[in-house]
Amino acid sequence: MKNEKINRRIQIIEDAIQVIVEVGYTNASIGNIAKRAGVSKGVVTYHFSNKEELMRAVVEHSYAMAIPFMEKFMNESDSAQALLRAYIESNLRFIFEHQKYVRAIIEVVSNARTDDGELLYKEEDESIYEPLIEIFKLGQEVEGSFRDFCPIIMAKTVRSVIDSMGTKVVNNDIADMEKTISEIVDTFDFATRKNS
Amino acid sequence: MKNEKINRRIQIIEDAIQVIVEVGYTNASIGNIAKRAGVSKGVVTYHFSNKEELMRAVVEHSYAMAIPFMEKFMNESDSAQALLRAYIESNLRFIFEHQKYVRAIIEVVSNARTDDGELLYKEEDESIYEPLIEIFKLGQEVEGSFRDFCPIIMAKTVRSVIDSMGTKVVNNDIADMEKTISEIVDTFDFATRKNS
Amino acid sequence: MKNEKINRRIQIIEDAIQVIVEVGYTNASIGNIAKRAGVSKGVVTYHFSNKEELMRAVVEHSYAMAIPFMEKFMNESDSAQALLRAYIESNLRFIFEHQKYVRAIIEVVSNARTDDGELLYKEEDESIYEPLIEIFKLGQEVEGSFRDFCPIIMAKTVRSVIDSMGTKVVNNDIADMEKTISEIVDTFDFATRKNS
Amino acid sequence: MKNEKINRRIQIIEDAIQVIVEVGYTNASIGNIAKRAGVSKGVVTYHFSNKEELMRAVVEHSYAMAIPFMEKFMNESDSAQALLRAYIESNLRFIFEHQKYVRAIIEVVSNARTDDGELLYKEEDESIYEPLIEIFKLGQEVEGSFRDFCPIIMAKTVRSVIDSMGTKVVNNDIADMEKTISEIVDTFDFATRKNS
DNA sequence: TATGAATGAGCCTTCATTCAT
DNA sequence: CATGAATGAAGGCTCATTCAT
Repeated sequence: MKNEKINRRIQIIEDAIQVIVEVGYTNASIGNIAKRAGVSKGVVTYHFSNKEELMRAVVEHSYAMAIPFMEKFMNESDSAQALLRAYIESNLRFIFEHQKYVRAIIEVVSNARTDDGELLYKEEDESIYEPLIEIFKLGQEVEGSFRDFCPIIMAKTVRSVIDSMGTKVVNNDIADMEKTISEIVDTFDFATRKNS
Repeated sequence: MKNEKINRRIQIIEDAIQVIVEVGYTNASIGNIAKRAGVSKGVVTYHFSNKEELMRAVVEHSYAMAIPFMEKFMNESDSAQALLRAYIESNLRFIFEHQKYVRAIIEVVSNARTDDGELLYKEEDESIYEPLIEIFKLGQEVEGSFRDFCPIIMAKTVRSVIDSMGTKVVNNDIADMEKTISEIVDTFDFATRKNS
Repeated sequence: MKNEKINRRIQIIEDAIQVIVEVGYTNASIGNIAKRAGVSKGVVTYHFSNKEELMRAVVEHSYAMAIPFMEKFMNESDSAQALLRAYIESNLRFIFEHQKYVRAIIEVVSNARTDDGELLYKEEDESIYEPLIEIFKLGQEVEGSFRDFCPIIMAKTVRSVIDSMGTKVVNNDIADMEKTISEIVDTFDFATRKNS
Repeated sequence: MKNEKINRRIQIIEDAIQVIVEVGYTNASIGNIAKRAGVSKGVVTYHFSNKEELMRAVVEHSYAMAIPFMEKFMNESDSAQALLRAYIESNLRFIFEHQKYVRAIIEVVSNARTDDGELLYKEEDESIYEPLIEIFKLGQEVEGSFRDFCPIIMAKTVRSVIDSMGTKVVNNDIADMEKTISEIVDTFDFATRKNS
């Protein structure tokens, strides 16, 4: 019983994500989402008192899917260089394999606004840069294997590339994906390491 | 008379851009734009028979502002390395100083859709990668100063970083801007050049 | 058990009255009332099969509280003049001390409608004028202490003043209340008695 | 042209009043009002940006009709006693002959609320008591023809009776109306004058 | 007896578009 | 050229009611 309830919530969230990806945040009306879920409009507003609440749930749900995926790769590594390569690879891999969630997050975060027009997710969550910054400091200060660059700006640069891939790659050619991953990993390897 | 008409058109486009940036594409209704322009709603639909047409004009106008700005820097340079540095710097500088246009383009391109939900600007214009690709080929094939990487993927990587800066930087601290430009320029310098 | 059921009913009615007074009849939804009562919406519809039924219960409950209060004062008096003064005073005192119930009645009676828009309590209950009319007839026909006026119109006049006080007086200043009571009592004393 | 625009506004207001009187404030939806006016729903929201704005217009319009009517009677009189009689008679006559407007005002004023449940017209406009208070002071302090009573409370008492007549009298029997007017006028004549 | 789930209608509002002037 | 008027669709939301458990 309780299980069913939870599933219904999640079912709606998943349907919402699907609709958002297909027709965009703006056209992802509660009516459209309900139709996709095969339920009446009231069901959606019953489980989520607001459209805002539903969209927050969409973002949370999508984020929650990424975290374990990313950690898996990071625990197996050692050096700063290896950590950075693993971070980029695991993130890109997640994005390529879960484009749906990534796009949904982007759609919601960049479009959801309050009544007076302010972006709902205006304050960028700086904490997402923390893991990268730690890796950079490890390479610069502890190992001395990284050249001297600003960790914050480099973190933003890396994330820019990762995040943009969610919308850039459309064809799911597996070869393309592996090639792209290895190229980007190499790119930031060269970009960060200290030349002997 | 004709001059007035053109000015009126451009005025509306500029006001539209302002509104789009402030409240987002979705809330940038014709009514809002007309109010901002200080004219009646009819004037807008008179100059632009469609909302779609107005939005296309917004994108064209914004793009048109970028092109001369970019070329100015590129003509003064020589080597592939210098060209790349100039390309990145001029693009970033334009973006930082014309965030309004960049954001407007992003808003419109990523949100404008047809009635059945398809993105209006779905087909990514691959031609924007051409200048970068040419620079990369010059460095790899002619000069031999660049290492061996995929020019297309590298071009997408570079543009990802440039484009994302339009939304990432909020404070207009001039020092921050210069720092960011030099860091990113250096990053891709190291990322592309062949180590001796 | 039965006791509990009754208490639960009355608890809901009291909460409904509170909600009605605070946000008005229209906004006194079953959901709001249930929330105030700290129970699920289903409990309300379980005890009252209808919103209409609940509202009727509200009116009955509120009326029921007034009757004993009014009689207490009336039994101790004698002459028509004294009866009228006691009637007005006791009614005003009840209203001032139980504004909640009075306002709830007014809200429901003046707003509850059938599906086709007809007032539910359309037919004014003429019986509420009876006690006053009897007092007037006593003063006019038996005692000869009252001047010649239409008992029905005077009864409506008196009740108008009494009923309106439920919404007019907002500050609960005790001095104000006593002053108001004595002034109104005097007013109708002068208005009804035969001048020598 | 301008004339037509004004008429359309007033036409909607009048239709709104009619609908409010017939089905009550709550059921007087913009849709219902538009249907009654024989126009599309959008026309109403075009002329009145809000339901609140429309309702304010209803109240203003209704009030505006009362003022000239009341003044006509008051200018012809002299003594405090005559002024009071004229005030009550003219007000009652207006109410009986324009019940529609009076009821509309009552419906709106006692039901229109803000989003958080507060009455829109919460602050009672004390200025409506001013004319009566002036009459009373004239009779008490200047002429000495009125007995000693609280002018404010008496003013509220008189207005209670007048206002309540808007909802109390349903049959338009002309004889009833005249009888009621004369009885109420007499009542407050006796209630205020000083007995010799 | 009690509850959460679901429904469908209705409301206010926003909006792109059309049209007569 | 420009405008105000009007339309109709769609959106988010509230709500009384029904129903299975």
